[in-house]
Amino acid sequence: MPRVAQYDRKAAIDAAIALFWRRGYYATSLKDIERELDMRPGSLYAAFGSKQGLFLEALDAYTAAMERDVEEHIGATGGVLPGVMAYLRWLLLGRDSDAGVTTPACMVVKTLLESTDDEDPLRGKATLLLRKVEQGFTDALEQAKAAGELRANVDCRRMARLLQTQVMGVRSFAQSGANEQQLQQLLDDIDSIFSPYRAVH
Amino acid sequence: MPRVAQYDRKAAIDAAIALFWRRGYYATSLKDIERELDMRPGSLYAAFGSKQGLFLEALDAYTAAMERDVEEHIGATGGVLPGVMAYLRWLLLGRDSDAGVTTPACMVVKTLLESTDDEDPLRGKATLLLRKVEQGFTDALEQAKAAGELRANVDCRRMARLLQTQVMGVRSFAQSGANEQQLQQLLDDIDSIFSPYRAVH
DNA sequence: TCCTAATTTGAATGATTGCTCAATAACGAG
DNA sequence: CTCGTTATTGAGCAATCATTCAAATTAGGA
Repeated sequence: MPRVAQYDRKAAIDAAIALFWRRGYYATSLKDIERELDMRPGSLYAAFGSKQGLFLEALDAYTAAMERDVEEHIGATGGVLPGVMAYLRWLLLGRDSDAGVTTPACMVVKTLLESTDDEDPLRGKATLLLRKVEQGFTDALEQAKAAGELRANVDCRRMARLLQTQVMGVRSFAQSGANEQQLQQLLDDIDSIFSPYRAVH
Repeated sequence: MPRVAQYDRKAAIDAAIALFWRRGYYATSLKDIERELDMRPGSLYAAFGSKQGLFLEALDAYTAAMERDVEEHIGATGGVLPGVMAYLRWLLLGRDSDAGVTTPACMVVKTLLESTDDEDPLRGKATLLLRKVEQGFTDALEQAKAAGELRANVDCRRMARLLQTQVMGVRSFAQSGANEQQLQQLLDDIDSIFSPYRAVH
């Protein structure tokens, strides 16, 4: 084997996530990418094929990381609804000086909304990922129902869509510069939404 | 007075709304604008100053039209909550062949999410407009409370933010290709969210 | 019917876009 | 140390970007 690649693919993808998450797809130029990933066009195109290829791979990695974060909070709280709410609080509250997260809004939703039409590959990918997340929520809620956390008559897939709508809603709302107290209240209100779904003890 | 302008400013703005609403700001080129508004660069720049100027004016007009639509539905149903829900159903259901609306997602939210940073004028404008809408909801809910539609202990500003979050959420969710039945169910579920806020008769 | 002021046109601007590729550099195998 | 293979570089590509402006056009007032 001759010369081995000197760049770290995972680190490059992470930098791409941070960049695209913040600036979106169309407003990000190759110059931005070269600077942020510290790679020259030749290496970039050898590694990722195109700007769009890099973006799609970054979006996949972003979603995987998000799913990991959610599952972590579900594991820590021992319940799907408490877990998702804890995730949202962790994501949206008291993270002003934290590194890593660049934007309250979800990168997948940002991509969905900035895609230009139904033929746009970005829209296809974003739609697919949202469906995957919906499926994950559905499965988790089914488990929760079996464990007696939820009422027996709950339609889990339907509830998953309501849950996803809440996540999409708050995260977008948070982008509009709401303060800590407003977000706190809003998250409390969203919490209450799911009272009718919770099993009574 | 010499030569009078031959283009219709209102029609031009409407075309700009349709174009920007569908494709967003950064993915829309001046060539697209020239074609869709049937105007040449000279006229465009004389009339609107810049691409950004045109966009900001279009976004203002979009919001005004949206507020008109919501108020219309509130007037027709004789209640704030029924009105907003009727607006969402009208916007998201059975409009496949309708002209005018280009996208389920809100153009203001799309703008907020595609803005690149806090210094971006697009973000400032989108934030401002969302606050205006929140204020409109707050005022309408205050009236509803005074009219006995809502419980006396309801915090109207706080409820307005929850309502706005729901609107942002469903409209974004609808963009991900949900079918009629799924949207119907989701809108029903969102309707139920506000049961605890409604006055009991 | 001319004059005058405003509008419209479209070619041209320099900058930037995403991307290519020939040249150079760096590594492991022999 | 040399060879062969691959990674990296960065100048340069055509195309497109938003924008400008001088010239042509169009109208109303005199």
